[in-house]
Amino acid sequence: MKPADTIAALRIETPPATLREMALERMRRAIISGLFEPGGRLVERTLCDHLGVSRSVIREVIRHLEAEGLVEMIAKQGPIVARLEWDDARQIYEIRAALEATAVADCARVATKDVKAQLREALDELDRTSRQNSPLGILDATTSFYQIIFRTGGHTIAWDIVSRLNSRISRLRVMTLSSANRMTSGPAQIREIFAGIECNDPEAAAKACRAHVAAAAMIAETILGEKASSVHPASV
Amino acid sequence: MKPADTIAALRIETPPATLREMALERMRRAIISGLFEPGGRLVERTLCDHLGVSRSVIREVIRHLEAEGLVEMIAKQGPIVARLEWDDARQIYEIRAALEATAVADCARVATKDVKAQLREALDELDRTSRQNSPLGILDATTSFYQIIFRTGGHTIAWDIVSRLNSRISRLRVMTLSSANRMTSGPAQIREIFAGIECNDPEAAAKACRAHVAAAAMIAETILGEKASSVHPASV
DNA sequence: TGCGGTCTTATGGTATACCAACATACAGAA
DNA sequence: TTCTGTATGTTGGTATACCATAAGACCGCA
Repeated sequence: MKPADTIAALRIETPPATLREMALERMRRAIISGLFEPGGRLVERTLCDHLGVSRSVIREVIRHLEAEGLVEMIAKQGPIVARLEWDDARQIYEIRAALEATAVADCARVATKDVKAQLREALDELDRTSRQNSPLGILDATTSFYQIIFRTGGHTIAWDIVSRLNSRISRLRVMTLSSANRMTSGPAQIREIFAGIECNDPEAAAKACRAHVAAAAMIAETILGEKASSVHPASV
Repeated sequence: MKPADTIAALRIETPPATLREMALERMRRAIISGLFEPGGRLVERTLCDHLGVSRSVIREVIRHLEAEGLVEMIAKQGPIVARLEWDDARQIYEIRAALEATAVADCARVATKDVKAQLREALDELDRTSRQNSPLGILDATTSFYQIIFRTGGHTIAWDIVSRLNSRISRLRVMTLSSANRMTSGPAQIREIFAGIECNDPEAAAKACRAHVAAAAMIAETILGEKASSVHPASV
C-alpha cells in the first residue's frame, strides 16, 4: 500500500472555486501586475462587464482587497487602486527586513540536507531567470526561495504578512529585482543568505538577509526618485 | 483670527459612516470581545436580523473580517469565527516581539519631552486600571501606550499589522494582561520599557520590550494549557 | 430493527432592482 | 461674459429575489 493510499487520502476536498475566489485572484493579479494604474478608479459596473460577474461578487472582492491594502475607498467616489507612497514602501522594507531576517536565522538553525537541497534548487532557478533577464521569473524564484525559508521555520503567519506586503510593492519589486540583477549584485546577495543557511550560521544568514533587503530598499528609493525626507528618523 | 478660522478649517469632512463601516466595527468588536464563540457559525441571515441590515452589508463585512483573519470561510458551510491554535498565537507573539522591539527602539532614539509626557500619561492610566483590576481598561491603556510608541517612530504600517494581530489574540490578551497584573509583573515590565525610552536608550528599551512580550507569550501558553509541541523549533 | 431513499429546509452564492448623492452640462439671467 | 440654478446621468450604497446544494428528518422496505 502506497503511503497515499490511506483512508484519509480518500477525502474529497473540493476547491469549489466560487466565482468570488476566481474574481479575487484575477483582480489581485491585475492590480499587482499593473494592469490597473495606481490611483485609477475601479468602477464597479465596468468591472462587472470585464469579469463577467455581478456587482455583488465585485463588491465583495473589493472589500477583500481593501483589507489587504491593495485598494482604497475614497468616500462618495468609490474604490481606487491604492497608491504607494515612498514612506509606505520604506516601512514595508523595514518590516520585511525584520521578519525575513528572523525567518532566515531560524531556518539556518534547523536546516536539514533536504531543505538545503530545495533552496539550492530555487537558487538555480534564480540564476537561470537572471541570465535570461526575466524580471517576473526572478521575482517568482526569489519568492519561492523565501517561501521555503519561512515554511521551514514554521512561520506561516509571518509569511502571510510578508506576502501581503510584497503585493503592495510588487511594481517596485519587479523594477528593484531586475535592477539588482543588472548590477549582478542581487543573486550574489541571495547566495550569501544561502551560504549562511548552508553552514547553519544564523547570525551570518540574518545579516546577509538584512543587507539584501536594505539594498533593495535603496534601489527602490532611487527608482521612486524621492528623498526619504521623513520627519521620522526611523532606522534603516 | 483664531488659528482654526482658516479657509482650510471650513472644509466639511463627513465621516459619512456607511452602514457597512458601522457593521464592520460592531462585528469586529463582537468577535474580539468573545460575544461570538470561536468556531461558532456566523449565519448571515441571523446576523442580518441582529444588526438590522441586509445581507449585502453583512457579506461585505465578512469579506473584510476574513481578510483580517478574524473569520474563516468553510466551504459549503459559510463563515465561522476563526479559531486560535496555540501555534498561531506563538507566531503572533514572536512577530509582535520583533515589530514592537523595533518600534520601541526607534521611539527611544527620537523621544522628546512631549512624547515622554504622553507615555507617562498612558502609564498612569495603566496603573489606575491595574489597581481596579479592570482587564479591558488595562488592555486599552497598554494599547495606547504602544500606539504612542509606534506613532512616534512613524511606523504606521507596523502598527496596522500589530493591531490586526492583536485582535486575533484578543481573548488571550485580556487573560494574559489580567494574569500578569495579578502577579504585578505586567505594569512593572512596561515601566521598564518606558525607563529605556525616557533615558533614550534604544537597546535597553528594546530588551525590556522583548522580555515583556515573551512573558506574555509564556502566560498565554500556560493559559491555553497546551505544549508548544511544535515540529518547528523556531526561536522563542 | 436497520438501512436506504426521498423530501424539506436552512444556507450560502449570485444576480438584480432601487435609491440617494455627487458631478457635469446646459440654459437663462444679470 | 459670467454666474447661478436646474436637469440629467453616472456611481456607489442598500435591499431583495432567486437558485443550487448540503444536512437533517422522515418514511418505507427488507
